[in-house]
This record gives sequence, C-alpha cells and structure tokens, in this order.
Amino acid sequence: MAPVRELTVGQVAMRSGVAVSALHFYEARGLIRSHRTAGNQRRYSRDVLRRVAIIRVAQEVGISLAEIAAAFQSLPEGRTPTREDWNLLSTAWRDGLDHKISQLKKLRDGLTDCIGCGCMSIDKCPLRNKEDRLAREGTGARRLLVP
Amino acid sequence: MAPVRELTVGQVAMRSGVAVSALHFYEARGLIRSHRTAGNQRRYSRDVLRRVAIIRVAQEVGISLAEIAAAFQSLPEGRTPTREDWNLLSTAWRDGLDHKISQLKKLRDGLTDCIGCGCMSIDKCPLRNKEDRLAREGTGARRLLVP
DNA sequence: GCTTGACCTCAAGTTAGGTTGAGCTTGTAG
DNA sequence: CTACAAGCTCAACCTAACTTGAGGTCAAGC
Repeated sequence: MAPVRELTVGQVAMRSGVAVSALHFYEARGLIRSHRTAGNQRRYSRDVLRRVAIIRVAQEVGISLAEIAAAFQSLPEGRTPTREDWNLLSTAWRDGLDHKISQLKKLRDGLTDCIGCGCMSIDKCPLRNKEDRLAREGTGARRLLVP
Repeated sequence: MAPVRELTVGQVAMRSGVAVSALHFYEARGLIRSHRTAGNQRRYSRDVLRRVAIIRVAQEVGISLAEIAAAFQSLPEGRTPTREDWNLLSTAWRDGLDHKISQLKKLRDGLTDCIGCGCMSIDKCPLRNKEDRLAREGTGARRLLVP
C-alpha cells in the first residue's frame, strides 16, 4: 500500500472544503504549517486536515482565529498530535465553551423572562455579566469572547 | 412620581453600556428607533434598553446585526413590545440556537472523539454537516450562521 | 452673554477574515 | 517538448461592526 503521501494545497482544499486562499491565509496566521518542494510548492502532512476541521468548527461557534492559534500553541511542534494532545486542547476550551453554551440556552429559553422582567439596568440583568466582558479589546469589529 | 421620561443617547449609552456611536450605528441599521426634539436631538423610549440588551446578547452568541434586524421586524411598530412579542422572537431563533448549542457541545465533548476517529474526510465526519452550511453567502468576512 | 458639555452629521479609518487578480513559475499528460 | 492546469507572491478589494475626527449646533449654569 502507498506510504503516507503528502498533500498539495489543492488536495487539502478539496478534502477540507476550504479555499486555497484561505489555507494560505491560515498559514500566514500560523494556524497550519507546510514545507516546500524544490519548486517552492507547499506540501502538507495529513494532520493538517484535522487542524482545518477544528478551525472550521471552532469558527462556526464563534472562536476567533487568534484564539484558535493560541490554543494550537499547545500542540506539539515536531510530531503529529495524538488524541491526547487534541484532548488537552478541548479541555482548555471547555470553560469558554460552557459559558457560551449557557448564554445560548439563556437566549433560547430565557429571552422572554429576562426581557420581560424589567431588570434592564445592565448591572443587574442576569443576561448581562457584571464583569463587563464586552469591554473593548481594541478597535474595529467586536469579536465574540471565549476567554 | 415622574412620568415615563424619554432618554437621550447619552443616557441610553450609560445604561446599556454601549457607545453613543454604536447607538447611532444601530439606528442607521434599523435596529432601534428614536424621534427628534425641536433641536434635532434623539430621544428614545425606554424599551430601547431592552432592544439593546438583546442585541448585545444575540451578538455575543454570534448572530449578526442583519439577522437581529430581520428578527426585530416581527416586533410591533407603534407600541412597546409585550412579553409575548419578545417570546415570539426567541421562538423564531430557537432552531438556529439549538443547532449552535449542539455544535458547541460537540466541540466541547467530542473534539477528541471526532478528531481521533480518522474520519476526516469532510463528508463523513459528524462534526461537519453534509449540507455544506458553510457555503459562502457572498464575499468578505465569514459570518456565523444562525439561519 | 458666554462658556461648557452633550449632540449632530458625514467621511474616513480599523480589525477580522478572506477573496480576487495580475504576473510569473511548476509539473504533468500527450 | 509543449500545453495547460496548478502553484506562488503580493497588492488591492470586500463585508461587518464600529470608532475617530472635523466642523457645527444646543442648552443649562454662572
């Protein structure tokens, strides 16, 4: 059987469903890595597919590329990450995810309660958190927080 | 006791925790409404605070302003929304929120399983959905979907 | 009556996350 | 060996969601 072949950008794009330009972009942001052939073309090892899959899912739930990149720092540099490595990553995200899930549930179930409760002065409404988590973190577009 | 006083932008900004410029912006986007004094200054009725609170919470979970605006279309034009009105709104969002919640749970609980399972060909991985929900909806920044 | 702070408008700038296009190089199939 | 698809780089463009700044108005206190 064929040895573990390396992938071209096009192949990664096909299999992961993201555009080549996005892969270039992720690489520039340090989310994925490649090495080059003699002819300066990118080659990826197979685990890039896992990374990309995680990137997409994480993004879909509102985690920024910067945060994903930060989380990926915990992954090993040289070798292909093991199941354990990935597990650590999801554990690191757990608190943020838990918070997000509870916010979503509140929005889903409790919108009316909270909205109707007359407690709209920000510092008291349970929907809003006293820590002012929405405080700016620089200018520009406001990002979702999963600290 | 004082009658129901109208609020100035500054007051709304203070009480809601969002910048005056953001309130202008929301108004331009049709998310909130005001009328003007003789001197061309904005005055808001109290229920703007509820709207703003919802906007912030909805944003925090990844709903775009456009989607929020669309949902707000269901609110009554002339009168202050009742608890029932708000309830309808959250009901309308329920499916999207349910989906998001399940995605988050998968990410939280199942990252390792899925990542480790070797099923990384997109069309088969349970973390990814076959409907290609990530398909582009125009160019530019990719938005979270809560359809 | 004047000053001070809150408002107003409108244009331009910013960040995130990519896409698009031009111009040039690689690699593979016929 | 020659097409021609795939790659490469780099700069420019795009949307969302705001902020910043310039230049001018309004209103309440002293």
